[in-house]
Amino acid sequence: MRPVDHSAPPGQERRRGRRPGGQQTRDALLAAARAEFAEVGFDQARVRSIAAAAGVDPAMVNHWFGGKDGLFLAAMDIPFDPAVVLARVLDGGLEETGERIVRTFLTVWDATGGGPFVALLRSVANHETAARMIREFVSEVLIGRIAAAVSTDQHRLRAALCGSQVVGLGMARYVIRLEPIASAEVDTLVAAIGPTLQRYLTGPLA
Amino acid sequence: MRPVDHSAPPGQERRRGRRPGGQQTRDALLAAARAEFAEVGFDQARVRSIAAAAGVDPAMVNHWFGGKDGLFLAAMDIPFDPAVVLARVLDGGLEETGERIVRTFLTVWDATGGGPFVALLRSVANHETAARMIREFVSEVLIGRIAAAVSTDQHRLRAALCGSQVVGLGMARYVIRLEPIASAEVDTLVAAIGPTLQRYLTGPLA
DNA sequence: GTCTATACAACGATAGAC
DNA sequence: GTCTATCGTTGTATAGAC
Repeated sequence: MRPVDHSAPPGQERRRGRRPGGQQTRDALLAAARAEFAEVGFDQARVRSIAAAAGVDPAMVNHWFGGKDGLFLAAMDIPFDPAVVLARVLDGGLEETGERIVRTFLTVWDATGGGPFVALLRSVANHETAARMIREFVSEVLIGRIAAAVSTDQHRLRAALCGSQVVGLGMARYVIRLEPIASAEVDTLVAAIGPTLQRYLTGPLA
Repeated sequence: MRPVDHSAPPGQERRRGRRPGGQQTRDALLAAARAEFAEVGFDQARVRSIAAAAGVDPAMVNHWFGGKDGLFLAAMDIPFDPAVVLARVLDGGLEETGERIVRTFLTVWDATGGGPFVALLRSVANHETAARMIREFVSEVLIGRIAAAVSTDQHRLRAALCGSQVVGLGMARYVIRLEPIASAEVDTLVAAIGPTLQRYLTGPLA
């Protein structure tokens, strides 16, 4: 799981032109993005509006962050790349999607020791705006795409059910540190929880 | 190690009998309990130690709070009675235990609007001590007893898996407000999530 | 007198030392 | 195994408020 490169892109240019401060543009975008995401949420936030608030061209968002998703991830300090995660989850047989979700999730967050997960949860619990941002981003970008790709009906309910179990797993393993989940092997949790997600995605819900 | 001299009560003999201001005793116990629970967690907290810190008899814990559990619930402002919840969950056929857990959980927290759940989660996320307290209490008092009552092997893993899904459900419905879980009918969620908990409790885990 | 907050002793369970 | 210490809890007597 490759972490998102939040720093400068390769070929750090300190060449001609009036402004040597590319980092300033990046920081201005981040600040404007945090304000806009906090104010109107992920869905309603507009790249053009953020860029205007930062006083730069909207193309700078693509240049520095690869798009709206990346800008959000950088603004929220989320330490993984959803595109990579999605690819990894969706690559393979449909029957093992549930297990791949659990394994991917645990691999990503275990690598960070869970610290960022706790920080994310803290902001979600403390700020209504953070809850809205995370809700919309997770629902739209992560879960929605998975569910749309593998489930036939009730995409949103199936996706939300998956989300609830995954979030609960993160809570138990990284925040509450509930044993034996906190210390369990990844394989153990994959075997136990994978079928749950699989049923949420493709099984009967009643 | 501590020889008690009953023949010569040294100076301060505590007065027995009713005195005005029983609330003072109650409040002193609550304050002492919060300090002790925060310092050493639920397991290592001692009723005798809390009572001593409050300057009263240990039996006062039972008188005012019904026991250590009740004292903890009062100190943490947890707005439900685990004894009632446990009875409700465990009363009935084994095959429907999973569904009863979901229904009971949703009924209890829906009645409060989810506010206390958010508050509880907030303290868990913000304070390591709160996380420890909740972890030990939930593991010991709630989950452990359910799993011991209905599952045959791997009690603690089964219990923790149930806990993770229930916590995740609460996160989705009350904190993140992830649709359609946030607005779903109780019956819908019972039908969708109940089988998950049932498998965690009595089904195969691999 | 009744009611109740209180104190003290003791019980069963449990864990560790020997 | 036995002994010991400590735990949460309970039973009951006492003293003060009413």
